[in-house]
Amino acid sequence: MLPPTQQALALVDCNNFYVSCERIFRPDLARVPMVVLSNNDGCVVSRSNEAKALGIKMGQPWFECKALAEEHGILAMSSNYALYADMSNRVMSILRDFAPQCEVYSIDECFVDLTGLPRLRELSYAMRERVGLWTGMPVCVGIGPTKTLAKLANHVAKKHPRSKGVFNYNALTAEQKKQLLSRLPVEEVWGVGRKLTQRLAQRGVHTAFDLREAHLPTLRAEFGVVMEKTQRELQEIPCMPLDQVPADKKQIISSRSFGGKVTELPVLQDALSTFVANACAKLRAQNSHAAVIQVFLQTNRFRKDLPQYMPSLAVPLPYPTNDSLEVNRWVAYLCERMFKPDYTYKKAGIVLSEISPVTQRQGDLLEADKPDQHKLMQALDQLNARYGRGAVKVSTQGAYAGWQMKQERKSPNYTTSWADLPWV
DNA sequence: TCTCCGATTAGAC
DNA sequence: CTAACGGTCTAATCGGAGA
Repeated sequence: MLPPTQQALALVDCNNFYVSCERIFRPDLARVPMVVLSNNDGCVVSRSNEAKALGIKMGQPWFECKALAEEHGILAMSSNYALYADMSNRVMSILRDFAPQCEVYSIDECFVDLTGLPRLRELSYAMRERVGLWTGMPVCVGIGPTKTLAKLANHVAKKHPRSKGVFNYNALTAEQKKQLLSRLPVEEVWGVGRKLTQRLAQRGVHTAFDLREAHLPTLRAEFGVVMEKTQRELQEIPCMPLDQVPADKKQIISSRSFGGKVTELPVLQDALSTFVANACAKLRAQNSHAAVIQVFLQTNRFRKDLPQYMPSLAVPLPYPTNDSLEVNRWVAYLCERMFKPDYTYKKAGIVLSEISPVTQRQGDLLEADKPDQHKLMQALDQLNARYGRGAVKVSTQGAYAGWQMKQERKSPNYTTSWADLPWV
């Protein structure tokens, strides 16, 4: 019997994605060391190569970088998710033209199944070139027999300029594979983070090769099923299928850190009703409803000098809902129950869980259906789709300022808003 | 003793 | 001038409560 054809999975990953999105519309910044900050202009979430070279760390709080930034003229921008989402969609639709089987894994990554296709190197360069030509986005391509090895190959493509942005693990000999894995620290393997790296080191596992060759029963007993899957994937045995259609969310969270100090109930309610609007819109977009609503409030956990209060309260509903107004009433009630004066709140949010498709709605013996409410929400979604998010709001939204996040250096919405184009 | 549940942990990006 | 540290999501695991 012939062995089955080896899978060829390509992981296409955009380089420094958020920074690259910004640079596409500001070619003058091509060589300027720069970073993009998280919401509230808090932490560094994307770095140009120049910023990496200067020692700026991923996830580092921006205020910690200020001195270094001033010294070297590092530019910081607020994140512009409307822009990044739109650029991502453009890149993904180009990749889909190359192979029907793909999984959009994250905003800047896509697994593309190239199994059985000839001349993978040429094909990969063609993908890179077309994405670059049509969108301006630089990407690297890693090919492997499993997702984990495709990821690993992509890492090699990114790190070694000689690869010119493409690396094919499948094309290596057994000896070359051994060499490569032996030189790769185990923390570079997908699924191995900080904690596991430490625990693995205690057991003498330092490189990807060590992990591939580790004694399975011990590994399994000590680290669980996830690590076993990772090991098998390193052994070229696929354990993670390609998910072509994104699964419905099982939980939807909407939360924000506040830009300013929030001490008053109405301001919290204002913020929370905005979170409700966002979360319920997501819920309706996937045709689901939720049976548990949870609200949480948080003071600033980094201010050890101030009193801390981090309450959280949930309500199970007798029947699930996706109605913003109904959810809003529950959220307001839960918030009021927990609110205490004399604390400075830094963050709040809501969690919708026990989510199920609306088609599975249980008939309620006591409560009649409310079709009018469904129509109201449909109309609201349509208006917000046509005129932009927030065109129609609930009355508790927007009356109180002071909680909105800080975004001092946001670029224009180049691709999604005519009004943002200064030259139009 | 078995099962279920909530909380905690770890990871990705 | 001072204070300034993200947001969403999933899966596994563990310990205690309840059947």
